[in-house]
Amino acid sequence: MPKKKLHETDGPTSYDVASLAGVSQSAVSRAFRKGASVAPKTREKIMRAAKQLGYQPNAFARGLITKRTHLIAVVLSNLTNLYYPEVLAELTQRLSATGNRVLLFSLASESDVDAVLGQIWPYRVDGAIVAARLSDEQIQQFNDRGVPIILYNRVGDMAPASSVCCDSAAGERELVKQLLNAGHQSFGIIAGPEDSYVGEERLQAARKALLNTGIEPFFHRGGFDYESGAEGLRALLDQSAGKLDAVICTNDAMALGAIDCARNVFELSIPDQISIVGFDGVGPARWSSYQLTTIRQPVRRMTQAAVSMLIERVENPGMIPEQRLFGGELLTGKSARLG
Amino acid sequence: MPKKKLHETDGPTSYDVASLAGVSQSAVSRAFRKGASVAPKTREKIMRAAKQLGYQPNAFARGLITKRTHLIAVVLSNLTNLYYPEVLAELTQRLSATGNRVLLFSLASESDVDAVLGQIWPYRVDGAIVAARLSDEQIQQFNDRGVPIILYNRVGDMAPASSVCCDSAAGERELVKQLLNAGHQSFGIIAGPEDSYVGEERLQAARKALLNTGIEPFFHRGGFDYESGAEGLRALLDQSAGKLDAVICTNDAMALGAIDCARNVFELSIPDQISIVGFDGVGPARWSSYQLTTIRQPVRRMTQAAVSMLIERVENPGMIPEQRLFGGELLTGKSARLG
DNA sequence: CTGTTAGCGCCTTCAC
DNA sequence: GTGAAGGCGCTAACAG
Repeated sequence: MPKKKLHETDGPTSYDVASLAGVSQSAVSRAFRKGASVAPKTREKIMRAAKQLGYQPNAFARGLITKRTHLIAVVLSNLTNLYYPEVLAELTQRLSATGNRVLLFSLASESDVDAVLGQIWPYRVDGAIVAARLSDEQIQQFNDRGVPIILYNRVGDMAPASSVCCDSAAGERELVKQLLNAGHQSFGIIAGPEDSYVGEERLQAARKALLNTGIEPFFHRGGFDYESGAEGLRALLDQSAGKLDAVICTNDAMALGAIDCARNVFELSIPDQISIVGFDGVGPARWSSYQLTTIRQPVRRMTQAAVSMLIERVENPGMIPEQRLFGGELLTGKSARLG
Repeated sequence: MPKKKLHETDGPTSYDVASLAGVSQSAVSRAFRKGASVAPKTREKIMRAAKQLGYQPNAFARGLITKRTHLIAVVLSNLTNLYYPEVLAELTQRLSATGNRVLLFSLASESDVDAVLGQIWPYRVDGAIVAARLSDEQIQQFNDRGVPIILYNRVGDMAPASSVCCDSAAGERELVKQLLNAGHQSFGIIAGPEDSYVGEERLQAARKALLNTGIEPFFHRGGFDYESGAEGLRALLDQSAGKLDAVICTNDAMALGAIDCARNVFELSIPDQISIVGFDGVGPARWSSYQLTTIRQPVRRMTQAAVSMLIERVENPGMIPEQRLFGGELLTGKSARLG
């Protein structure tokens, strides 16, 4: 019984290409690597044979030896968030452009992180970009396994990890400052879930900026989604007995919900009777019905940084983790009176 | 010089676990496979040793032998579309739940398909779910390589491929029927880009339904995005000299743009002066400012079907491609007068 | 520049 | 139920 090709369904191997091109298997291998030393003539023969057979090197066999899989794990918490699709699109684009592939994981709930990690390890990813809350132990697992990791809009509390963030505090301070300048007096804050890192950052920053001027804001906690923005507005209006001046939402989705609720339920005129601001700068924020005043995260620069920092660490394992903080851009829409 | 473990950085192998547990390597291998015959005692020893070392089977080595990578390629055309994130979230969820991993590809432009295919083949994916326009040759490549494929909201013109679609034609017919019943007379259609399969389906269906009753609709072609919905409305109003009754947009994003433009630019009251309908049933369509009348795609059922059809074909290579068509649900919002 | 020779880490017959 | 070999498809030293 012949050894070769029991099942013809198994796709061509480098041996098939080799014999068709009349060279050795290792010649084929070289022809498909970048820094190879192959005679142009030979290479051409090989490439032709390969094309004819539809041959493509098996990434699994290659990865087994080189220990470079060109796989990057991307972990996101909630894909349905208005903000993440843009991030994911950019990341995928940039990673592809640098010859890497995206292994995508999305968390149903933050508690699934360990399960996801267990799914990542077998694939020996070259690195990971994570926009989800990781414990120090979880970060440490990446370090222990020598997998470079970039935290996106998060930082490691103790464990060392590179990170890329938008400066939440600066953004909120700017918003508060401008709202105060415009003469607002009665503030409300609609915050995100407690387990969101940026959510808490923004909340603290906004609150502190207000407290500094002696203002104690009304407060409601939502879930970062449109509906909870509407609920939040209701709650704040209730707490403040209606004399609410300005509402700071810790993301855009909630701000949009709050705007709609203010207009459609309470028939408030925006920004005349009430100012509402958000954070992120998502697409719908620019829609003409909203024209939300918000802080736009520099997504392109951030994803760009995340990818290049990651690649750098993949190629240079010894590097010390680096933190990069990006300033947001104030989008002055028409949902708030600024000073 | 000792053979084992030149670099301690290389992570534990099954041999390491074996010697720690005092068994053979193949015992370890068995312990990590489902239908293995291992004594409970032995298995436990092994698992303990594995945990201690942080061992996880190498998916690359395993895949090399078993020819099952548990990798599913997911190819989307434009992630920034309002509709795809939901689909992707569902797909990722369901694929994860069935022990598969998502290798994500997103197309910058439809012409990149061949480049993406070239990136897929080396990874020997078990299957693919594609929501992008593929030529028959491209579909044939999947068949040739024995990679089961599910087309999402597309069909193969000639080449055989399984597919999952929402019934565009039925949806549009229903919308048109109800709009006609309500007495609308002057119709406009804002269509998507020509290279969109569903876009053209919806366009044809709507147009045909109108022509059947002797109505020739005004027509504008957009790009499926919010802005082009606004532009579209402008153009239609222009064409019709203002006596436009009803606007059919072939997706929700454009419908939302059209609504905003109608209200904020032309100060038209919706649905009193003009009815606007969409297609998809995305999140923002339900926001209180819009309450869009549209056809909601049964995303959960569709993704569910896509995944289970795919898995089935992976495990049963001989199967004949199957097409599944799902009916949408009419969401009667407040953006249109229906009859 | 080219072919030969070992493995990468694991699964998979086989004997036992 | 368990261990000993062989090999999946390829890369990485080596000789030539």
